[in-house]
Amino acid sequence: MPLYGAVGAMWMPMNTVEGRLPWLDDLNPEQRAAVTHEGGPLLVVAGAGTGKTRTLAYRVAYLVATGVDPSRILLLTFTRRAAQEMVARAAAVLARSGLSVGTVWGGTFHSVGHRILRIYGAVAGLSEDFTVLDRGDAEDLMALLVQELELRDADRRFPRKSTCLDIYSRCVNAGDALEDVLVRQFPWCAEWEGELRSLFRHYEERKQGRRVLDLDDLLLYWAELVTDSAVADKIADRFEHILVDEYQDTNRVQARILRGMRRTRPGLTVVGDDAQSIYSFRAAEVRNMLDFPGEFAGTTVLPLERNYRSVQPILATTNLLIAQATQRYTKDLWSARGDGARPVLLTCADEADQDRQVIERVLQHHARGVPLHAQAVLFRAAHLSATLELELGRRGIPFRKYGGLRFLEVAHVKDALAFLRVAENPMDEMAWFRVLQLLERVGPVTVRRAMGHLAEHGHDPSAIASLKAPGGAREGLERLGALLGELRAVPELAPAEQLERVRAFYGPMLGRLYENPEARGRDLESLIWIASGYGRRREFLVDLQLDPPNSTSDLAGPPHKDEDWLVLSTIHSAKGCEWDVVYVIHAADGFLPSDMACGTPEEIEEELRLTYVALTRARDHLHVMWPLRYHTRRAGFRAQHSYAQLCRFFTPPVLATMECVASAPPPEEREHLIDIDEDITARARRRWD
DNA sequence: ACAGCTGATTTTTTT
DNA sequence: AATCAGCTGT
Repeated sequence: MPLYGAVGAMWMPMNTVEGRLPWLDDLNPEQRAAVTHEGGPLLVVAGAGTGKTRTLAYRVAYLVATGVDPSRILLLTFTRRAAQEMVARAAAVLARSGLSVGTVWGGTFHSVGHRILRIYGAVAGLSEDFTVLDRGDAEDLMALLVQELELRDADRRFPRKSTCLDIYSRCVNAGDALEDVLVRQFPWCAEWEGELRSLFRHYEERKQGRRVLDLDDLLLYWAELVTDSAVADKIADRFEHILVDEYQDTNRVQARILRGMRRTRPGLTVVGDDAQSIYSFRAAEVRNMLDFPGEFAGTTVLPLERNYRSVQPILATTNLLIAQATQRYTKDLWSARGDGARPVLLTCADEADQDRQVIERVLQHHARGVPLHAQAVLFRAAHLSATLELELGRRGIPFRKYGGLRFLEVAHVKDALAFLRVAENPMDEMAWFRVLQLLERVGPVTVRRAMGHLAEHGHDPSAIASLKAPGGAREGLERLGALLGELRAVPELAPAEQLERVRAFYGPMLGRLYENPEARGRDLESLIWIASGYGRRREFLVDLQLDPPNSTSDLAGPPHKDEDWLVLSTIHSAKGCEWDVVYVIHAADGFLPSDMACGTPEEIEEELRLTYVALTRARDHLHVMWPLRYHTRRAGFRAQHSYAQLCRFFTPPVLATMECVASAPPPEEREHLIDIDEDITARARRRWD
């Protein structure tokens, strides 16, 4: 049993501790130096595939083994799953020393912020019973206010609600003034500056009035709480050691949180790779990484450059590719794995050909023993896999898609959850708006009256049944009142069971409300399946808001043992993952880099890093593909096609490291390429056809 | 006055 | 696929 038990390192000499932790031998010297680092803040600059996760996990294990109380360790990651995986690995390692990992605090900045605000928020004047607005709610609140404030104009089009929220979020996360954000990031909305300013002021007011926090607030309030409040020291002191993953993708607010959290103690480890910073649209600041040593006195910087993931030829290509970046921290990576296949650049005749080529190659690798889930198809934007998905479906090849519209953002799922949210918090205005407008003959005006009516009845949800409303709406309101009263009366009823009752009410309405009612009905089934993992309604709702499942198929039900599936993913969602075989599709200028992100040199450089992230996911085989021709169908005209150009980052030196092949004999028209090549922007916009 | 329908429009990426 | 503006029916 425990060799160390609760023993700490305080009285045990370092070398003895290390000597008794045989698992430290799993690490290379650089990783080991990072894992066993003692003293001040530590910045680990970890290139792609250099064992970043392993290093963090072992560091958690090391801290615990040397006496740090696990509940005083905070592990901040980009997704909840990343935190779970690291803690699990740490646990496995510690088990070898007869120790257990205990309860480490772990999760995303947002979920940890939420927990901290639940504990300390009241102390700092934050209402104890605040609820959280997820992205969809926040958007709906924006839309509501736009209407109330009558900000629209007859001739000009007002920015859509999601854009309003993007602008707002950018302002608060980057700490930039509205006018600067508009000019730099949203020039097409600049004419609405006055209206937006008013909108945001009211948005802020309304949130405070209703005691709700949006996702950004979870970070902002945490930052405030820990920089300037009576409990700042107390919160900071709670953690002896803080570890942060993917530091290159943190923003200024998150950096401020860390500074506050370390006001009383030095224990801090951050890991990141500036070459993989791909979230500047969310106000991530690569500067956070470059500035880290200046922000935290006594920082040690340790680089990890030995790559365990990819064969050398892949690294030869990716090293050259990223060498085009102008500002960089990291040096070239070298492979611990040795030689292998050169990356392939495959020019396809058109999109359909690209789909066929992907599938053909996937099946070839599969026949040679590479399971489908060890292969991934990556692309810049979620819609770029649409035709491939159809083709896979036709051929009966199972796949899972990551990124793009998330499960929770689909209208009918939001609807179903809104019922539970009203039951949970009858003052949740956004949820009421959603639920009530599902009823026949009920629109925005009736909803507004309903809100007043509810307030008069002490926000008792079943009081909705007595709202004076047009005849067509009567029955719906009564049945809704009954359902909500029921859900409210038995809050301890299992969330899955509550959702069953919601489905009985709401399911039959799908046909009237949406296309594809059957498919949507199946989604409700999935939702109920997720809910079955929860005992309490509130926990279920909060979890879903803060750590939403990122693949629709992730929750398709209990997985079968022998199931295998091909992975389709946006490049963003592929961050941190790796596969034996990777296919990067649509590597054509305008798609990768996206022509929506080619405004400034900084944006283009981020697209370069994005391309780098895509390529460095591959272990053994890398296929970069692009269709020479794109079909464009303009209404009223017969089908046309236009020519694409290879992604600009594949310069001649980069191409020299790859095996360049054309899948089909090049079309005769190719010579006219330069004449025909039309405005890429116009072409990309037509993708919605 | 209001809800609901139709047709045009839509900048990627997402914690 | 979802949003938005404008029109139409009640």
